[in-house]
Amino acid sequence: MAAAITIETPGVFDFAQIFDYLNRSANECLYEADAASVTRLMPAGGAPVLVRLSARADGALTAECPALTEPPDDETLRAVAAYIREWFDMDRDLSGFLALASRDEVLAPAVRRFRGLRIVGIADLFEALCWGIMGQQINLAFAYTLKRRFVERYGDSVRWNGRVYWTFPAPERIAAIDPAELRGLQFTGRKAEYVVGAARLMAEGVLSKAGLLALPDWTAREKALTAIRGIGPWTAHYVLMRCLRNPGAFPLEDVGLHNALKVALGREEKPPLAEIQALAAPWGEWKAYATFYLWRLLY
DNA sequence: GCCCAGGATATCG
DNA sequence: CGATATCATGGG
Repeated sequence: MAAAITIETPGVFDFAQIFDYLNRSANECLYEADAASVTRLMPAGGAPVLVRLSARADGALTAECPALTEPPDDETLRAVAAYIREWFDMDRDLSGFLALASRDEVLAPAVRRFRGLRIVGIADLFEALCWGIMGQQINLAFAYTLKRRFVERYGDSVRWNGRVYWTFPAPERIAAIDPAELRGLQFTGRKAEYVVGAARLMAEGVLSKAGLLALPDWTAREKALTAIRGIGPWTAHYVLMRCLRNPGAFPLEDVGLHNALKVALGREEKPPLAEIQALAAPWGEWKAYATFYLWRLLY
């Protein structure tokens, strides 16, 4: 059954902070988390594998595959380990961010409080695009509801130990539907078009994570994303931050960021965009990390 | 009932 | 180019 694998953690890494983030919504449908473990389906070459991840006393992580009747082969284990390292951005050296943030007036309290947090990623480009689109101009609670309806309607699932675990729908599946179908899930007409449009681009092979990563720089990737209907600057930077892993991505228009800055600055009103740009200028190529830490002041 | 929400696009002046 | 209208629905 469960040959556990151990995943060594990097220097500045606190799994408790990651768990806090993973537990921020009780309506999350793509994994099941509690204060000390998280369980989800992970891609591993062939069929997705159910993995349960928990922290060990020495700080390392343990991953096991509880649903398998035979021990997973080496290839599967390697895929699982790679997925986890990518999910939690474990191969990034955060010393630059810590040095910068600890002497920044706005960021210092947040990095003291959430030290060891890393940007929790969305490895699947289609999922990242859809989650961004779904989250446009609505409150986060409703965005989670939309995602759940979408996943439970079009995704694949595995039942284990009395629970159902879901994978995010493949673009090929969504490319084939009539956008009007999503109206029934309470998508707006536009969001339905955006999601199906992105699915079709990916199904046609015009858009892919590898293709975006092959572009020469972050500016080129941002341009390629904002050229897609429904992907504006906010969604593009959100995807750059959580999927393509640009630590300098910065969703300037993000309402959550605005409210977090209001808290961090002790203001009555959200700071104007020009002030936010000035505050963020010293954050340089760590703006995504600064944003992710600031978000934790709210959720 | 009201205001806000992890925005984007189309249209105007 | 910058400002404005429109979308469209739930959560608090």
